Amino acid sequence: MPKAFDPQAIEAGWYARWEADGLFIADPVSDRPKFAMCFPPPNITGELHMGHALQTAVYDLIARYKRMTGHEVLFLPGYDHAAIATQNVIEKQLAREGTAKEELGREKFDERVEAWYEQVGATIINQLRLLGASMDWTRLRFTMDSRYYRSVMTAFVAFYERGWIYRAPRIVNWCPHDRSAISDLEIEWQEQHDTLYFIRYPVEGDGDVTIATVRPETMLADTGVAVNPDDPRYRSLVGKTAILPLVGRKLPIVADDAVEKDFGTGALKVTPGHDPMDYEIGQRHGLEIVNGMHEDGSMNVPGLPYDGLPALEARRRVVEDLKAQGLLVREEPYTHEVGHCDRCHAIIEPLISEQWWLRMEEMRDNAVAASEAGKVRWHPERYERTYLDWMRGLRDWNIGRQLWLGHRVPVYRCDNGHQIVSVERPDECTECGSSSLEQDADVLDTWFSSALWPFATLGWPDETEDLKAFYPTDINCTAREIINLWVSRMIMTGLEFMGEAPFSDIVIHCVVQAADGRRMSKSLGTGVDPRDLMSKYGADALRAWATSVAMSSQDVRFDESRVEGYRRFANKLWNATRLVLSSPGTPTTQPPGMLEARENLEDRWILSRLSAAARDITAGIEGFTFQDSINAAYAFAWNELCDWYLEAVKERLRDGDTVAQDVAHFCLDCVFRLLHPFMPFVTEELWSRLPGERDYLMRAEWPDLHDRFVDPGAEEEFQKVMRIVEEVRGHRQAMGAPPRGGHLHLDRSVNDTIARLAAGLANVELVDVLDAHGTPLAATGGRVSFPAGSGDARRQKEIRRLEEDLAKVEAKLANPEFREKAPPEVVANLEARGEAARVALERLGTLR
RNA sequence: GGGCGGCUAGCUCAGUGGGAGAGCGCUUGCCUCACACGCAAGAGGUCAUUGGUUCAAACCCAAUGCCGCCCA
Repeated sequence: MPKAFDPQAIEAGWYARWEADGLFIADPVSDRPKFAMCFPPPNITGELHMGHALQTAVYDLIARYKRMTGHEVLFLPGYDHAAIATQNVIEKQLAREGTAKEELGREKFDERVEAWYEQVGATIINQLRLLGASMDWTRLRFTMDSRYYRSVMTAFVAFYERGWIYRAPRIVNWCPHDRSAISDLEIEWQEQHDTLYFIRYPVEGDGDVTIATVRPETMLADTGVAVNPDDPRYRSLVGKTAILPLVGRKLPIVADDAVEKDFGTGALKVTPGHDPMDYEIGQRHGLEIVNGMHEDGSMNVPGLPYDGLPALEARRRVVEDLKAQGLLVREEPYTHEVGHCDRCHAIIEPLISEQWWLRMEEMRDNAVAASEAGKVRWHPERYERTYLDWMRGLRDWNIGRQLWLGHRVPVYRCDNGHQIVSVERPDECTECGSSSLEQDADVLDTWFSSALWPFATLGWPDETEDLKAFYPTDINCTAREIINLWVSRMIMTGLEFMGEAPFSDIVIHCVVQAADGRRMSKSLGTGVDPRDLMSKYGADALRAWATSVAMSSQDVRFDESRVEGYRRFANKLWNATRLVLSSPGTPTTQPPGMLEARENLEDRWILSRLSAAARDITAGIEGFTFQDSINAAYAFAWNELCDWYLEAVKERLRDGDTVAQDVAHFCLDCVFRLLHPFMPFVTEELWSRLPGERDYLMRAEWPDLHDRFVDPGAEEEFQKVMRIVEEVRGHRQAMGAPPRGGHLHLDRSVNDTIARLAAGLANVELVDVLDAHGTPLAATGGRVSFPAGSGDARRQKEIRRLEEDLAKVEAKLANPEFREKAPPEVVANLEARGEAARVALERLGTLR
């Protein structure tokens, strides 16, 4: 066995073997309890990032744990076409090549898209394999493959037939670059320094009214002026008509509660075609809607000199002209939040557009009720509120996008104007028989298709074996920003089409930030490639790190040294195994030999600690606090098994003591099982090296020790050993004595077993005779002396510590209220602590 | 504007009412026949601030400050 663990040497091999032997494949007719997870499909936009790696680690640890606890596990992989994002990526490529999708045409563009899917799909799959994800590749799904396409169309038609899908003009968030509507959730708000312009609008009859705006160019589409009904300044103006400068349009002056008295002048220019709030005011007062902008963001004001200008240019010209006419009252610097497209970063323009809408009311109410009734549980719980708050304010969903990439809306129109909605493309019009049919140009919002993921991947609308066996799935794990975009919508469609929520538990993992506490960003170069980390430290180390942080807080700054720490841990496991395997003789079969093992204190102690570790690791997984699991495993394996137990039994192992071998093998065997979900590669490798006939660790049983080895007596005694050893070592170091040698005398309160173990671990010789010049020990009666060592720095420090502690304890005990009101066990505990300190001080020769 | 989270050792983070912890870094001593990716011993903290509740507060409550996120 090589001296150091090399992850690269074993990872690919084990993955290939697991896969070749079908260990990832789920059997829908198995009689084991079913457990299913549909992995959130990564966007097919490029490479996986740290967030994906973390998410994959969490999913995979659950999948592996569930297999080991006897479940038939389906862990279904896939990826998402991410319409707007992918289109943007490809458009950027085209731009670099000096062309554009309009030049290529739709057909050639589609070919580019197909080639991209192939290339990036392979990259994503490869990355997931490197991470060790135990996904069922025979069930790989892509939101654009033909079966999935059919599911999406079926859902659309079903909604349509229910009367929930309709087409209507409304104000939407328009991205002038993508020339598509986008959702509220796809907008990034950025603070921007702008100017607030105060503009005077003349009022018919006499006088004028001054309004304030940051977007003077939109005034060209104004159709009214609004004031707050409670604003005495403007009461007399309500009902009159203002004249729109530069245009001459007559603007009714209306009173509306939505107007903020304190903003600007308290008078609002109303542009129903370009502002959501203005739109509502316009609806309430019957104001005209003027569409003042083209799809590309340029001005649409025929007959005016600004027609066709980009918005910012139009703004400059409008302000100039107002100034010339003396209508610009003043300008103020103004800072506000401006919405940008989160894919292409263009400024979002609210504008009126004819769109496909999906009615939310019924689905929303059902989805809210399901969560309130506990049909879906949130981890951590607080995220339920995020979900409910958003759901309760949910309005109809704009499911249409004006993109080239995505699922085309299955609506067809014939040349006689009939409309047909159909899953399959019809050959002729069902009403007039016309064969001249044109499909609607819109595609569906990507989240419309993702919303169907947990059942569309299982074959819906067909009643497949998979769907019967694995729906509803069990767990969905994602980042909190996805709750509204995706989780909520899966719950709605799952309840609607399947009658059951798509999963019972929602696990929200943390977001990985760069070292500076901000989001990792490719453009800033603060992103970290999981593959680089895996090649430096191994997939196991990356996974262990990920599971140690995933649920510990809501954000985590990436810290490479912690990944490195887990690589060292893997190496430690490797070397502990080397030690045990290199000892002579062969162990008996285990665990029957266990009973005998109970004779030795150190054996009883480590088995008791193993039980505790197994309990904590299991509880951490079951309770979605994975950091507790990995911490317990780490602490047990390194600080207890390696640092104390293996050190204590080294000699026994060398002598071929089969009991020590049995215990050591048993501990390693259990540690590998318990760590397998977190660090699958190194544990599989080391487990395979243990003696005996072995299948795959991946399908071994999860250790259930049933508190069989719990032994409080052994724990207490071994604690004593550790205290003595630590004290002796401390004195040795403080005195500058050599690492070995010296005499230890212990009093009769310490039994032979403890004395022998302590002396061995502390590298001192146990003697019967008390050396009067030796240093007294606080842990027990007795003294230790070293060759060529002197001084009592450590003793003085110990005395100081004990005295401080005793003073604190006595102060508390002196308080009568404490004795009266504190629980008796707390008082007793404190009294015992004080007594222990007093005894220790006495042993150290300090009488108070 | 509404909401959520964070502020604990130099760094990254655990710790939900009764003795301040880990990893990394740092100091010191060790190539001890598993491991220098190691062993051992140490140094290092008014637990953001201010008030409150309590016999007792890093932990509960309130306010403040700073950082981050979600939503409008």
